[in-house]
Amino acid sequence: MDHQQLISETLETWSKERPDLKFTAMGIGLKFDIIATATMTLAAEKIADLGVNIGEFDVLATLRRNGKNGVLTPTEIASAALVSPSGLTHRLTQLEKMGHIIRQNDPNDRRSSLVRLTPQGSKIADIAIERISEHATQQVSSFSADEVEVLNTALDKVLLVISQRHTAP
Amino acid sequence: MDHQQLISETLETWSKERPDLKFTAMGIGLKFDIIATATMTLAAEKIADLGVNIGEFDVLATLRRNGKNGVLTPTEIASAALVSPSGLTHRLTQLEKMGHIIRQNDPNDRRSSLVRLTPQGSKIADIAIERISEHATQQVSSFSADEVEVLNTALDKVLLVISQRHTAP
DNA sequence: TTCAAATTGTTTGATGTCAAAGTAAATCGC
DNA sequence: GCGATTTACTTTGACATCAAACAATTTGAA
Repeated sequence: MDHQQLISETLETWSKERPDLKFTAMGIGLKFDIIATATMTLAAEKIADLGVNIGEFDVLATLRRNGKNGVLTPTEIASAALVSPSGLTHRLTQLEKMGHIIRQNDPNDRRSSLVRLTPQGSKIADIAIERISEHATQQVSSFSADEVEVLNTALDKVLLVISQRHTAP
Repeated sequence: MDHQQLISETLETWSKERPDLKFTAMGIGLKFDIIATATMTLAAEKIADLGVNIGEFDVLATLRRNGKNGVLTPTEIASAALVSPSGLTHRLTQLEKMGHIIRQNDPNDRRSSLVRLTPQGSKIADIAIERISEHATQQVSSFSADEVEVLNTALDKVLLVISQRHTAP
């Protein structure tokens, strides 16, 4: 069954069973979830042959674009990549094994370390970002420039609500 | 740092490092991901005290609304809940332990089984759907009816693209 | 009829993630 | 200065998920 059909059927049956509730907004949430999952899955497929998953790409990408020479501390990477400290440790371990990054001692703070992108890792990041940005562009190629802007504005508005809820629960 | 700021900074730094690429569409994908993650996390929090996670709720909800008396086969549930067979087995095992569902033999097909919602499970499903639908409605309460429709239309258009890609890779 | 193919659900093994505890080092307050 | 607190990263344990292998059963074609 089609995703769109699955969602509309879900909303219809719920409305029949619970006519006292409103499901329009929940449908929007479902759509967000399905779109996000599909987008990430497709992006992962685009770079699977490079040997890195989306999370690992995110780390490489963060280093590639933020670096003063592709060097950041794990804490800086974690906050930019929205991953937990333990999750980041695992990603860095994998990337180091592959030779895409190296971990060096931070001369100024011995608790910390410096994560440095290797030339190989930088190359992987560049290839991956080309494919992912292009794929994303294709995905909205049926949208006019105006429609893209309308969508972007709506998404920003939702993001704003989420940020507010997050700071003021 | 704010999510919105994180995204805009990501896009800006990428544009500076790779001016040959277009990042607007990728930004939309990032927003989808962050919104979907936050939405599901918040929904999970709303029902955490019921002792079920979002995946388990999804199974209960599927039974609650689709049932001829809240009875479906695992295959039917899996396709409605977008979960793998092995993932569903685990969810059913958990729900059975909690007493929210029971598994019975299918008299017509001995390979299969019938998953039946217990009165307790039905009650949990009803409480959960009330909270989740209400929370979703609150999340877009700053939107006018027109804006909701515009957003819904845009999401449907993206879903359509995804479905096409899925069937014709 | 009979046996190969397809279907159904479970088991197994692996992965990626997080929360919480742990270790080490820097900083703050008195 | 010196102990308590905070910060930075890693380790450990748990969890949800998936893909692939598996066992049981049904279906279908010769």
